[in-house]
Amino acid sequence: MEFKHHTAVTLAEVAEAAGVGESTVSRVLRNHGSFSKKTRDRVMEAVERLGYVPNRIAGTLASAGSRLVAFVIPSLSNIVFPDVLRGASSVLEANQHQAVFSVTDYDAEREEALVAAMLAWRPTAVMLAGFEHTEGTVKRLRASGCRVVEMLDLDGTALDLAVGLSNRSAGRTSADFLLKRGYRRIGYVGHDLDRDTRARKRFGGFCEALGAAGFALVDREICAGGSSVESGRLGLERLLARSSLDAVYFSNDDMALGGYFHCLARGISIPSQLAIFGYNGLDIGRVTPQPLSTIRTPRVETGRVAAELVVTDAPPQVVDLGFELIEGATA
Amino acid sequence: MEFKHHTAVTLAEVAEAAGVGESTVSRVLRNHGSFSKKTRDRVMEAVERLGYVPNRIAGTLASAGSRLVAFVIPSLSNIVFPDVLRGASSVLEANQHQAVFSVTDYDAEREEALVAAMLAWRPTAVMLAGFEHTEGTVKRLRASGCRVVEMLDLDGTALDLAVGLSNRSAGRTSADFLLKRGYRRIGYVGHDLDRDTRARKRFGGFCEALGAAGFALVDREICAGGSSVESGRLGLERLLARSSLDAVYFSNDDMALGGYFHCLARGISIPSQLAIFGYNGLDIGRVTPQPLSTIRTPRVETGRVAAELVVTDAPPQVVDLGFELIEGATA
DNA sequence: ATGAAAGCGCTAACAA
DNA sequence: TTGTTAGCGCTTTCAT
Repeated sequence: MEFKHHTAVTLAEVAEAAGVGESTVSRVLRNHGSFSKKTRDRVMEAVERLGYVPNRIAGTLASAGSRLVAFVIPSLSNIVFPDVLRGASSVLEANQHQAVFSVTDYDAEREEALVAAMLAWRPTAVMLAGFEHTEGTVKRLRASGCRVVEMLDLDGTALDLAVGLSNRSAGRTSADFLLKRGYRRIGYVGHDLDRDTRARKRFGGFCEALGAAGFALVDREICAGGSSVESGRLGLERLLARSSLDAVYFSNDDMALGGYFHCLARGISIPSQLAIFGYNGLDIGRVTPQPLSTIRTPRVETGRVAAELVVTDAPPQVVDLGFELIEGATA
Repeated sequence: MEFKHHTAVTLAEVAEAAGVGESTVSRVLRNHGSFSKKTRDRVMEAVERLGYVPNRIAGTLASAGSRLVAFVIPSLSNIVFPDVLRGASSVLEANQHQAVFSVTDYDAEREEALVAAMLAWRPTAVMLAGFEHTEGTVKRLRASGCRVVEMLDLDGTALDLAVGLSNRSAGRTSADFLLKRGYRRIGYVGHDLDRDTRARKRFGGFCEALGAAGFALVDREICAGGSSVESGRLGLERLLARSSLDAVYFSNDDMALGGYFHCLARGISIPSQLAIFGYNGLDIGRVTPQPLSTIRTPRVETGRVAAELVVTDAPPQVVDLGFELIEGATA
């Protein structure tokens, strides 16, 4: 396949072809200002004939905002962030905005570098996960004057806009549920808490609620290598090898599913021998032989609301989307 | 939180502050052309002091490529496309490119509209799924002169670059495997084949291989509402209600997992009573009590290779990344 | 209703 | 090694 290296058609060429001025073409294309129907038709005909595609790079430079929204997210491996992007994407596309993204891999330094790179595109807004950023990130964001949305967390101070839920509260709710159900020897299986600050907050809330009720976590297993179904399965195996427990709280549904599979494979009956509790409320947890007990988080809606706030240029605010306890059958 | 509406610092201001010309600042910043160490230090000092962030909108307009790579993908619900984005994202970030994306929801008309919107940003490349596009999409892409990468399919004619695997061949391999294992009464549970052309090609290859061996598909169930674990579970239930089968081929692992859960819940023993076969080789299938029999696809690598071809401006070519049969224990 | 012209912030010759 | 200047393709006054 051969590509001719012809420079793209410009607005000036369209104007020439239509026999009108450049500004007239611009007005017609943006349907802004006044022009006669006849002029409109001639312009549109020329646009069609030449296959003109407006250059938004030039348009943005000449006028106001870029209508580019930058997502700087921790990961794409877990379905959580794709879900957020999905919610945002539909709103952005409907409002002629474009989503740009990059992945930090839960590294705050990397987040700073990526935010800096994003700001060079003069985005309308930068969407981040959570409240924990480096000083440099905050400084650059502030200086940029662009909107900032911190998503999926509410435990902290927002820079501008925040949309999500309280992870601490979700952790507490989880603990209260397990205690109410009568579980007492409770353990935890999670992934790297240093990097995933939201998982850390859930764990904090969970332990806090146990403590408030006069109990304490019996044991915990932190899996290296991030969150995954496999980590969850191996983590639970290691935990059970050394502690006798009647319930385990997992850092999320992926990990919990791994634990669930471990029990199925070993013939550990759920929940009578061991209860399992997750976080996120993934669809798959509704379809397992026993529905997973977990907390459903508003991931798609977080993306949607975040995007709406941005396209409507809403004033600074914090939107609590809450979460929902799913009793399920594993606890 | 209050944002001062100060216009961002420009290169001209930096030049002024550093007491040098604009082009000198430009050279220093891009480390291109020559300048003295002393000049460099003065410029960098001014950049730091003023908090200057280069404007890539202006830079792109003034010079060559945008270093923007546009992904127009069918979906974000299935982990397949996030995996591709993940593979691409690491390469792009390492090469100072940015990823822009939008979601077609498996709609070719929508793809055309989104491609058109993307082209307005004069991207370095447009990354698409598969070979089936509207005429308008092809025309616009050709006219744009930008690179095009069609991903995750090889059964068809590439516009420019193509990276992925043959779905038809994957379907054939799946059928051959089931036949070799001795299964004869084989059914299919899939999602909307009209929109997901790659799933359709797999199904085509599967039936073709059955036919070549003198057999035929006994029954099939097409689930409305797209691919999901739940669809797979319900689809298998409906299929088994009307046909006696010894093996079922699913359109992908999500669907197959649903089928697997159905069997677990109903006490249908796998694979003796019913064999299950999927597609994708998701990690979760390695951790279920019985590992899922499936085909592993190079999703992350597809993204990685696609991005590498683009950043190196490779000549038009087709890269077959192949696939791997995972025997598993469900067939 | 329409056109001319001045930028938007940068890069890339071209001079000096 | 450094500065000057002419665009890049568009939007936006401001005239007409």
